[in-house]
Amino acid sequence: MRLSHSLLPTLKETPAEAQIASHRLMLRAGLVRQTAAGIYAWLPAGLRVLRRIEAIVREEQDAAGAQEVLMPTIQSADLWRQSGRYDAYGPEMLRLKDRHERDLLYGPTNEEMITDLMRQSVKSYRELPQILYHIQWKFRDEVRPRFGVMRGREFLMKDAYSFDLDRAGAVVSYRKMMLAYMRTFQRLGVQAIPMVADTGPIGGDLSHEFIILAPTGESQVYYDAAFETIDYSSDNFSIMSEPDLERFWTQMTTHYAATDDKHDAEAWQHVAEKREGRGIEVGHIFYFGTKYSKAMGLAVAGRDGVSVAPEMGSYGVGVSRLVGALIEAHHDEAGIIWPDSVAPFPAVILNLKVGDAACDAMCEDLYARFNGDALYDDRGERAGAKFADADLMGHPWQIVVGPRGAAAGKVELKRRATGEKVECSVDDAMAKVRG
RNA sequence: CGGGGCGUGGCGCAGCCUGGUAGCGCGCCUGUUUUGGGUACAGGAGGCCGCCGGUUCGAGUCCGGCCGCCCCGACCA
Repeated sequence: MRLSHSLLPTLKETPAEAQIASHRLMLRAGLVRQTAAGIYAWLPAGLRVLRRIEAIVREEQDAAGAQEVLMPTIQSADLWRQSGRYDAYGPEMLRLKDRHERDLLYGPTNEEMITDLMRQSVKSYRELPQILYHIQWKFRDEVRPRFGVMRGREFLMKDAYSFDLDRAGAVVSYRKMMLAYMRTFQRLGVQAIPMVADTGPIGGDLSHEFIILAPTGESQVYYDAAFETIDYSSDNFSIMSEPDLERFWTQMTTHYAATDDKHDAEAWQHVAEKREGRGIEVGHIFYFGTKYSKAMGLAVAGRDGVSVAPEMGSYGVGVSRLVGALIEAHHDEAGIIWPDSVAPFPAVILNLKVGDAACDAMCEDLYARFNGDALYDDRGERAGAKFADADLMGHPWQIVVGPRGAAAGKVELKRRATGEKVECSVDDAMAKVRG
């Protein structure tokens, strides 16, 4: 992407409404613009990050055996009347009417709809278990949206739903999803801790929320440092192996981890290496049994021919919230520091002297080698402005091309996270960035 | 939903108390200058002063209503 002709409006000053780091930086780095309270438009660079997070979430869901579907944002009120949640949900649900005065709603979640889809087609225990997910925009009419995309009214969520014949099967599904989540967060470059949670309006008796550590988090959390040393990759735990899932589950549940309201000072005493800090909730999973299957008449024939209501669970990840949360976890005074796995571009090419034949040629060569997958700062700005914007936007690598180096066939390669700079050839720079 | 605050060029703000032809910094455009961490100078473009109504010879400024947005608290992916 050539910066000179891109909608990537960086801001020198912070807009007055932005209070927390991620919100300020998302506006300043030109990732999003607000269009109404709690509703944001995603600009090119922001969308690239969102898509990359989505891709990792999707890969891990697929690896866990979940099937991707896409359900609509607008739902019929009738479905929600069947579960009893149309009246129970309250003003957070955005309700609308079509031209025929039919009651519709903009979905805040999809338990009803997925249950309806399953009951239409799944008739036998032989078809279970199944896990379905989609990545779709949700709307919850929050009383007080804030913190930019971290607490927006419209947000992108990955929500998955599991259907099992019995509780034992549901527990396996639950553990699979938990492992998929830990892998997802690990790949995203953040330390997430699963913590026992209240089940809330979704109901059920087993629930965990996934909290990542960031100084500006909303709640105080406590956990055992042992979590930090666990490698969740497939080499360590096969998601299809029940013994592995068991071993994984034991680790997740025996190490101490609790949010403020569930903190146990006595148990905390015995934790050898303590970690505490502020946390942001980026995911939440629930096992809620037959609550929806029974209410909505989802049943399959069991081995003995008697129909049984499947045991269900639901599993959410706040995809758009993660963009903000990742910035909260990875930034400094100068701007964002993207983890390699989600950066909008792996590198930004800084042409310090646009118009200088050697600089232009070297930059064009570099840009071509990236095949478009790099940001090329070809603006006629001064060097200082480009450095400042590059740090602000936070691409993992900065390839600096100036008249001095260009004449000698050298570029300067800077690693955003460490500030480390080396002078090297174009080939070496490419090799390092491609890592 | 309770409490507080703010709406003035793209961004950050002043002007309002005490009514009289809308201003500053940044950004943007043109030229000169500068050239490895937001250069300097000159010229220029850009504003329904959130909206509606009232008071007045005259309203950004005073009064009333409405709308939008932000912050603190209780609640949530």
